[in-house]
Amino acid sequence: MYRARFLQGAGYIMTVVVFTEKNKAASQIANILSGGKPDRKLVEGVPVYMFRRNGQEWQVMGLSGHIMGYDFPQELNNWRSVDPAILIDTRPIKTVTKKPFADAIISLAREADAIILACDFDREGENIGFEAKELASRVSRAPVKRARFSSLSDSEIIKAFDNPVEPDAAMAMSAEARQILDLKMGAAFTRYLTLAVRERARTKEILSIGPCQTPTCGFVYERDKAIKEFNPEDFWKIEALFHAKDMDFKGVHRAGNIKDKAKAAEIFDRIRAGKTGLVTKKSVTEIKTNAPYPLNTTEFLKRASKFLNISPESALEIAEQLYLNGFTSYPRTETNKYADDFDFKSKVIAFTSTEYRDHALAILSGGDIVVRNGIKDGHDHPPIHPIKAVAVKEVEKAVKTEGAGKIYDLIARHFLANLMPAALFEKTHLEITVEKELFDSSGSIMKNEGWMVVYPFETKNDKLLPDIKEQDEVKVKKLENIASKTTPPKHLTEAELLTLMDKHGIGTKATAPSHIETNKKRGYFETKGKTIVIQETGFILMDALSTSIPVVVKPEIRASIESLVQEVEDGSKDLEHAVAEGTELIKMMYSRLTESRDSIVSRLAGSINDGTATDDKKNYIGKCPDCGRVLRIISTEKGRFVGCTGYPQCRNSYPLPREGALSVLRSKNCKKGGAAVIKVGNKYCWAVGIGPCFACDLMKKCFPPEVVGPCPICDGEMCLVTTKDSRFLGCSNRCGRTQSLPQEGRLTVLERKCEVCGWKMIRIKEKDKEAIEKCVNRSCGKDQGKKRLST
DNA sequence: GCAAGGTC
Repeated sequence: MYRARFLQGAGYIMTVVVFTEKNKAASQIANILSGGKPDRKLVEGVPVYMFRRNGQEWQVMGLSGHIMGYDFPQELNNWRSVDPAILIDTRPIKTVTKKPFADAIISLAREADAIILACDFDREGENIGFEAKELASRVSRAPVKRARFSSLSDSEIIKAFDNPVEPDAAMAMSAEARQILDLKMGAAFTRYLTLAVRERARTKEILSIGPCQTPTCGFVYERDKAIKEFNPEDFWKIEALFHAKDMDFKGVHRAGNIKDKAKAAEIFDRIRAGKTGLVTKKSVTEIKTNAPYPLNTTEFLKRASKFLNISPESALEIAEQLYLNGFTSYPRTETNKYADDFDFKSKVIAFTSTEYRDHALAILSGGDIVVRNGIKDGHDHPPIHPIKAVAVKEVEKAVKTEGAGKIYDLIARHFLANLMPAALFEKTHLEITVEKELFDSSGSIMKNEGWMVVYPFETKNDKLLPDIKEQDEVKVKKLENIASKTTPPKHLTEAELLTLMDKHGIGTKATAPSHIETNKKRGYFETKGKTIVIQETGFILMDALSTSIPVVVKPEIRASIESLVQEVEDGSKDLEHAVAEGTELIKMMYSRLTESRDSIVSRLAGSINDGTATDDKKNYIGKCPDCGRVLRIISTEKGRFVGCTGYPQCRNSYPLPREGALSVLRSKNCKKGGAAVIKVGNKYCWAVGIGPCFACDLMKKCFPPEVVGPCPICDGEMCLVTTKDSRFLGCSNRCGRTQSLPQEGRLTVLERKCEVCGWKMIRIKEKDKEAIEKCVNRSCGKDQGKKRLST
C-alpha cells in the first residue's frame, strides 16, 4: 500500500490480485471484469488471467478448492505405538497440500497492491479464501478484501467487485473448527476400532467411523432393522368387481383393511348374494399438479437415481463433465430458485432448434414465461439448468461418459417443465352401495398434460371409471373376501437416503454421494439396483454402537458439531472455545467406545473372520446370543451339537437329536426364541435350544398344516402331506380320503381359491418349463382354471 | 492407513 502510493505519482500501476475457488470461476470472472478477452499466463503451472481495469493491472487466479489441510504431526502416524486417545488431545497441524498453488499465490502476492478473495459465498469458500490470505500474508502487506456474489452473472460480478467488503474471519474460522473436530473424531475412533478388531480377527480392512459416514449408515441400519423385526399381520379386504356401460371397474369395501377375520366374514356374508350396486354418491374434483421445483444438487441426484438408475456418485461426475463442456450449469448448488432477472426467453428460443422444439414453441406461444420456482436460496449458484440447447446426440458425441446424454436430457426437460403450466387431473370418486354396505371406487383422468408433456419420467396412467351418475345401478360381477398379510417396509433407495441426509444436514451438496461410497467401500452396506441393503459388518457395528454411543449412529453427532461450528460463524464463540468444547464431546463418546470395547469387538470380529462359518450354509445356525459370533452344527466322532465359533472364549452350546438327517429350515423362526429350527429326517422338527417341536404348545402356530379345501366325505380338511419321496393330500380327520398330486416340479400352494370348487390353486414349476397354475382339486372339472404363465 | 470438505 505504502509502495503503491509512493510510486503512483511516478506512473506506477496498481496491481490487484484476485483468488477464486477454482480455475473455471477465475476465467469467467476475468472475462466479465475485462469486458473482453484477458491475457493468460502460467505461474508455477497455474493459469492466471490478466487485464487492465479502471487503470489498474488485474491478475485473477483460481485455486483448487482447499489447498491446505489438517493432519496430525508425523510422530503420531504410527497406529500401533500411539494410543488413539492422544489424537483427541492433539491439535492437528495445517499444511499446504497443493504446493504449486501455494507457490503461485506467493508469487502473485509479492507484486500485489491489493488482494481480493472471490471464492464461493459459503463457509468453505470463505475458508479457502483465507488459506490464500494466510499464504499471501507471508510476503505481502497488501490489504485483503472480499468480493461476494451468488452467481457468475455479469451484473452480480461487477457489483461485487465494485463494492468489496471485509473478509469474514468468523465464517472462515467456523470451517476450521469443523475440520479439526471431524479429524479428531474420525481418526481416533477409526484407529481404535480397527486395531481392537484386528486383535481378534485377521483382517487388513479398516473399520471407520465418522460424523457423516456413520449416521449415513445409521439410516440404512434403522430401516433394515425394521425389516428384520417386522411381524406380518393378517388382514382381510373385501373387493368388488362392478360392471357398467361395458366396463369393469373395482371397488373396495369402506372398512378397508379389516384386521378381524370374523368381522370381515360377517360383512362378506351380508353382501355375498348381492347382484347389483347403487351409486349413492359421486364427486368430481379437479386436482392441479405443479411441476417440481428447479433442480438443486440433492434433487438432481435423487431424480437421476430414481428415473435413470444412475448412482449419485456417477450422476455428479457426469454433471461435472457436462458443466466443463459448457452444456449445463454448475452442478453443486443448494438453490432451487432462479434469480429475478434470469433470461429464460433466449434459452427457450435456443431450444426451438433441437428435439425439444415443440415444447419450446409451446412455452413461447403461451405469453409471458412464468417459472415454477422453489424456496431455497443458498446464495451460491443458480439451479442446475442447460447452458447450451443441443440435441442429446451432440452431447453424447462431446461427452463420452456413459449416461451423459440421459443426464442432459433430464436437466433439459426439467428446465422446460419449470416453464410450463401445471398438469390438471380430474379425480372421480364413486360410493356404491351393495346390500347396504358401502364400496369406494376412484378414478383419475388427465385433463391437461401441462408440464408432464415434456417430463416422461413421472408416470401418469389414467384410471378410468365408467361415465355413470348418482342413483345409477351397476352390476356386481364378483365379490371377494381376500386374505392378505401386511408387508414389511422396503429397503431404502438411494434417493430416499439422499433425502434423509439432506434433511438432517449430513454432508453438503457436493459430498453426500461420497459418504455413500465410503460406507460401500468399508463393506457396511451395498447397493442392489436402486436400493441399499445393510451388510453384516455394517449391521453389527451400528447395532453395537447404538447401544453404547447412540448419538454416533444418529444425525445428532453431526448436529452437535454443526451447532458449535455455527456459533463460531455467528461470532458468539471463538475458535479455541469451540474446539475445546467439541474435544470434550469427542472424549466423552470415546470413553463410551472404550468401555464397550469387548462387546463391540467380539461381535464385529465374528462378522469378519467367521465369514467361512456363515458361508457354510449346511451347518450355519445363526448369531450366538452370548457373544454375537456364529453358531453352527458341529459333528464329531462322539456326536453332534450346536457350538459357537467363539470357542474357547465362548462356551455356548446346545444339544441336537442323535439320529436323523438334519436340515436347517431357514424360513422358520422359533417363536420361543430357539436359535434355529431344524428338520430331523422326515419325522419332526427341532428348535435349537428349545427341544423337539412336537413337544411344544406352539407347534401348530409354527407349522400350520397347509389346508387346501374341505374334505369331500367328512367334516375334516384336506391338507398337504409331504414325505421324503412323495406328496399327496390327506384329510385332517384321517378319514381315509386322499388325493394324489403331481410329483414333478416345485409345488406352491397359492392364496387364491378356485372359482368353481373353492379349493386352493397351486403352482407347479418344472425345470425348463413354464409354470402352471391350476386348481388342486382333481375332481374339479374346471380345466379353464389352468393358466400358462409367462415365467 | 484415519474424517470431511473443496476440486479435476
